[in-house]
Amino acid sequence: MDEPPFSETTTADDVARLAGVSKSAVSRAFTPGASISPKMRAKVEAAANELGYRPNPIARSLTTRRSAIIGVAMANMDQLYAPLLQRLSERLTEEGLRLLLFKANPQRIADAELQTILSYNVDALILASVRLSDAFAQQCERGGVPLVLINPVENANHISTVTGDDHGGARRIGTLIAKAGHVRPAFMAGYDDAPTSQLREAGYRHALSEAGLSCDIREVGHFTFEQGLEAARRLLSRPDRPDAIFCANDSMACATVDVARREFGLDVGREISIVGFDNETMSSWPGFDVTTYTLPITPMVNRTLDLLQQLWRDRSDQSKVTVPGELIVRSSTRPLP
Amino acid sequence: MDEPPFSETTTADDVARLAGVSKSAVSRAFTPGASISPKMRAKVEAAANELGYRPNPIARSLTTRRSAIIGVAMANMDQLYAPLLQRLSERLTEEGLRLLLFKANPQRIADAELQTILSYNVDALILASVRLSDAFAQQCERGGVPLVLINPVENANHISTVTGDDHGGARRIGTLIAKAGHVRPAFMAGYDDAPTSQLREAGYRHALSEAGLSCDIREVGHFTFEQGLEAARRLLSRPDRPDAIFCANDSMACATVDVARREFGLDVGREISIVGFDNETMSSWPGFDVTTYTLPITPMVNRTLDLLQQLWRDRSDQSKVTVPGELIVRSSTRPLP
DNA sequence: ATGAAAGCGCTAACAT
DNA sequence: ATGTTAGCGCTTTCAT
Repeated sequence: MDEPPFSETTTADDVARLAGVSKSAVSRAFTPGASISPKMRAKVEAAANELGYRPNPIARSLTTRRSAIIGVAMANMDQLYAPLLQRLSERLTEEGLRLLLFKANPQRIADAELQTILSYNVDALILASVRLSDAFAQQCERGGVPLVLINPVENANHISTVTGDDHGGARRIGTLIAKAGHVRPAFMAGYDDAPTSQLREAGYRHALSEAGLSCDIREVGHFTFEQGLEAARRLLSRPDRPDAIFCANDSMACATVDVARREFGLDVGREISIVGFDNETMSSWPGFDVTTYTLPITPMVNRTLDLLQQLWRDRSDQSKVTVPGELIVRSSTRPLP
Repeated sequence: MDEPPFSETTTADDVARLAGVSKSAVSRAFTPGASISPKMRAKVEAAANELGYRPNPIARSLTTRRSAIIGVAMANMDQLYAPLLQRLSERLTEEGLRLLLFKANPQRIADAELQTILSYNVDALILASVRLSDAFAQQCERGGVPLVLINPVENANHISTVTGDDHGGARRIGTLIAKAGHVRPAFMAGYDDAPTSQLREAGYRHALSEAGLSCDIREVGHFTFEQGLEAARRLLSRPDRPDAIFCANDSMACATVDVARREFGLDVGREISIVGFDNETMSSWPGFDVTTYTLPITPMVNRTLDLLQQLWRDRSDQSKVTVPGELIVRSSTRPLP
């Protein structure tokens, strides 16, 4: 009908007074599983509705030391991580949790800022490709704050992590390339020291060597389209031009398709095969249509929340989860014989 | 040396005891502009450092009713909004503010969730293309919570907004197309009811009619690459095929370039000009290289923070800010004679 | 300039 | 099952 009767702030005391009960009764009415009679609860709820009362989560968190807030830090919110953040945000909302976001510096250790986030009594910390110190991780554990890393950038012991299947996916890709009859496979790395890139390279080489092939041609493209263009030019202008290139992500693969087709006049998918990783948006666009292995965002987010629940039950119950993706074969790779 | 001596929680009382002063003194030492002697401040700081003390922002916000938290809601975190979110996050961090993120449903009015965010005593609310009710906006105003909309999806009276220069940018584009000598300009809309799309169409038509041209060909592409492909096909298979297409964003423009070149064998930038809007990442990729008008993310974010400061001073001091972008001419448009 | 005391809004023993 | 009493950690009058 008319506008809601929210006063500036209506407190549990107001509700208690109106309902003619104690403040604790009000508290219990809003605490799931508290011992309160249905009659009492109804009475309180009636009064609360009339006043538009909702418990103040800030005040609540001061006593419970839980806030329903999850701290999330990401080094990068572009491309790959935007959908992840979006999914994470949706899922957390579904669970009645809030998301306190922090943009970390990809290079630096983020301890100081994480410290600040911690002071908000967050119920957990989720970090996506963010650097942190061992000391900080220990502090979280001592403080009882569950910590989950998504796509960790360094090897993190004694911390729960969720990762895509870098090694497994790359093996599938290596096998595909071998089966397609290629003989001079190349690899385009992201960064040399990025575990993601390393694992993808290792899986690839593993599969190739199983097929009696070796990968002797290699460039670094820093995971970006622009640098991928450069790296592709270097690869394709070699005298021993590779006939297959596996790029550590889709941005670089799309760049490589572009260079191969437009600058070198190559028939991508016949003369040369080009493969990416992650199944980023543009990999499916007709101009690229690049074969890839999915980074399974939604399952990864779900598993992350599972890990949190698990850690809330038993904070020492850590585990490393690898989430399998899916090989998506498109026209950038030569059809199997 | 060895690990930091953080106890579970060290409180102002601990510091006061160690420094041999009162709890209030500790509070003042951490309150900018409080009346405290340099000597006292030094003493407190020494003790605080020793204990690794930092004021608990949750407790603080309970009394001050300010939290240093900014609520941010976005309907979409892809493409365009990922960089915006990233920039926003960086700037807020620089200002010592935290970002509480919420993913809104683009269709539904987000009042209920926004209500939840409000209960965290947020110091302001920033909404990017999110629907909200008038009642909620009024509630924010009464509650003294500044509200700023970025790219509002409906006409919002009495609310501060920050927008890119849709109309102005589109005029520049219309003028460019006219000057290039095109005679059958078309428009590809996003959604018919999106103000962004409407303004871009209006500015375009305005400039065309100034040049004695009219735009009689029009399709809708829903702002996406995929739907843009379809819309482009419809446009280009008409008997009166347009010789210039302005698409309401870059995703659709890239799709149109792709279709024109690959499916219709057109020489993009000679036979036909194609223009986008927003300067999304892929618009600069060599395969597209599409002329566009920037959505000036960084200035928009800066202006948003300015508006917040302004509203913190005087909550009734609302304003509508339009941030000009820049025309970026690339090879997808015919060179001027 | 400093300290003592009251209270922000809530939950958590402890009673009954 | 309900009410009473203490705090959670901090800021803020109000004294001095």
